[in-house]
Amino acid sequence: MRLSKYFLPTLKENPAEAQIPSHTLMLRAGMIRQSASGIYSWLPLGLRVLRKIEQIVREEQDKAGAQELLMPTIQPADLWIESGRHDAYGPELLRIKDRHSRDLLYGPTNEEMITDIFRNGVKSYKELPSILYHIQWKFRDEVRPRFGVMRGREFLMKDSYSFDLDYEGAKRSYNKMFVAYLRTFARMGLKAIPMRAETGPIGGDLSHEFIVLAETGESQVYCHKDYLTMEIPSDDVSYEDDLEPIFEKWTSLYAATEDKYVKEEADVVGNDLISARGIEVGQTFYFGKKYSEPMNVNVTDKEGKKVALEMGSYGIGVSRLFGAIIEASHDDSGIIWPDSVAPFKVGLINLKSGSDDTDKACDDIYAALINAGVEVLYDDRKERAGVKFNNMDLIGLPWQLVIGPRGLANGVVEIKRRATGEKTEMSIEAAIAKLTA
RNA sequence: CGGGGCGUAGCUCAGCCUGGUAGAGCGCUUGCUUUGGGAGCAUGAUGUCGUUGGUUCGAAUCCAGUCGCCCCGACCA
Repeated sequence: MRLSKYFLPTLKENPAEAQIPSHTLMLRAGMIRQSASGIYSWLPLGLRVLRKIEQIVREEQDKAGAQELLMPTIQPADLWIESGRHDAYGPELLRIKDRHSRDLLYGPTNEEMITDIFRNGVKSYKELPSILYHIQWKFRDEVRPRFGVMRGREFLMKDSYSFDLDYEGAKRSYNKMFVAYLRTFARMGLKAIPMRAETGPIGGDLSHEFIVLAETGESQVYCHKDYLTMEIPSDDVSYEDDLEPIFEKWTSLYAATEDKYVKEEADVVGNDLISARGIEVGQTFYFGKKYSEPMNVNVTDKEGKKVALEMGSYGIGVSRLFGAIIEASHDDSGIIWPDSVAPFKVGLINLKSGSDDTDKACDDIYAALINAGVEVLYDDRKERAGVKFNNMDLIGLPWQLVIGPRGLANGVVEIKRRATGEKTEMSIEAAIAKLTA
C-alpha cells in the first residue's frame, strides 16, 4: 500500500478526550474515530489489526475443535423472556421495537440464541460433544463507557458455547477452551493469567478471568509471580488428549481478582505475590444446566431417557484486546505492534520522494516485497524525513526499511526494528532477504 | 444513578471574571528556499463560539433550560 493513497488521518497532538495510552495512540495513529460515547468507527489501519486479532482467535478456536457460525446482532425478545433475562439484564440491554412494535434487542451476548439453535438441531447424545462459536458485534448500554475500546458499548466479541452430556464431558470442553485461551493470548504477545473469578449473572461454579497485567487496567488482581514465566502449551498440543494436567498446572498457584481475593489465602504466597492492575481479555464459564433445563435443551441418552445438557460459555473481547495489546506494547513515540497482529510487516520509507534514484530503488524494493507476499506500507509522500520517521514510529510497524540518497550512494539501506530501535545497514538484496525470510 | 469538568477553526487551546466587529500555535492553499528524526520566510482560506430561550442598545462573555463529551464513584459477560 502506498501511503500517499492510503486513508490514514494521523494526529500530531493528543486528543483531549483520550486518557490512557491505548486510546490516545489509536486516535493519533488514525485507527479509530469515535461516533458516540463507547461507539467507534474502525479506519483502514485499525481494521487490519482488528482482523488479525480476530483471525488468531479463530485459528485457535478451530484447532481446539470449536466450529464457527454467525448469529445476528439483533435478537427477538421472546427468547430472553423465556430465559428470564429480559427482565434480569436491566437497562444495559438495548431494547428495540420494529415497525410492527415487535420487541427486539441488540444482543449483549448469545446464550439464548445458541441454545435455541442447538436444541432444535440436536436430538441424540451421539452428536455430542459440541462447541460452537461466533465473532460478532455486541452492544451493552454501559452506564459509563470509558478508555476508548477498552470499555465500549459496541464491541467485537468471540463467544463460544459448549454442549456435553455430563459433567466430565463439560469439564473436557472447559479445558479445551482454557488451553486455547492460553495459546490465543500468547500468540498476540500478551501474558494473560487465568484467575478465579465470580460467575456473576451467568451463574455456575467454575469460572476464570484471563487477565493481562497493565497499569491502566480496571481490575485489581493478585497472583503468584511465577505465572509470568509459566510455559504456554505448544503448537502441537493435542486437544484429544487429557488436558487436565495443563489446567492443573495453570491453576495450581494463587491468582484471584479482587472479588475472589481472600487475604489469608494470598498471604500464604508471601513475597512471590504480585498485586497489580489488570485488563480482563477473556472469561470462561461452566454453568451446567442453568439454561438447558429452563429452555429444554435435551438429548436422548443411551438408555433412551431425556437428559438436559451440561453447558459452558467462553468469551474473548476482540476489540478490547486491541487496546490491551497497545497498553502492553508502546513507548513514548507510539505503538509497537507484535509481529502477529501488525497491520503491515514493513514500513518502507523513501527519504527523498521525487528523486529518481530513491524512487526507483523504493519501487523495486516495494515490488519485490509485495511479490514475496510481504505486507508493506510504502511512505512515498513528499514529506520531510522527520515527518516520515515520526509517523512510522507512531503507527508502530515491526520493521522500517529506510531508503535515502546517502545510503544508496554507498550501496546500503537501513533496517530498523521498531521494538528495540536497533538499526542495521545492509545491501538491498540482504534487506529483502531478511524481510522475506 | 450521585459528584466534578469541558463544548470557540481540522487538532491543541486562549478570550469569558470586568458584555462593545473572532484569536494563537499546529494543520490546510499557493510560491520560494530547505531536505537523514514532526523545516524557514511569505501568502491565502477556514467559525451558526454545542443548542434553545432570557437579560441588554449590544452576548462567545451574564442568567435559565437542553444536548453532547470526559473524569471520579457506584455498576460491569
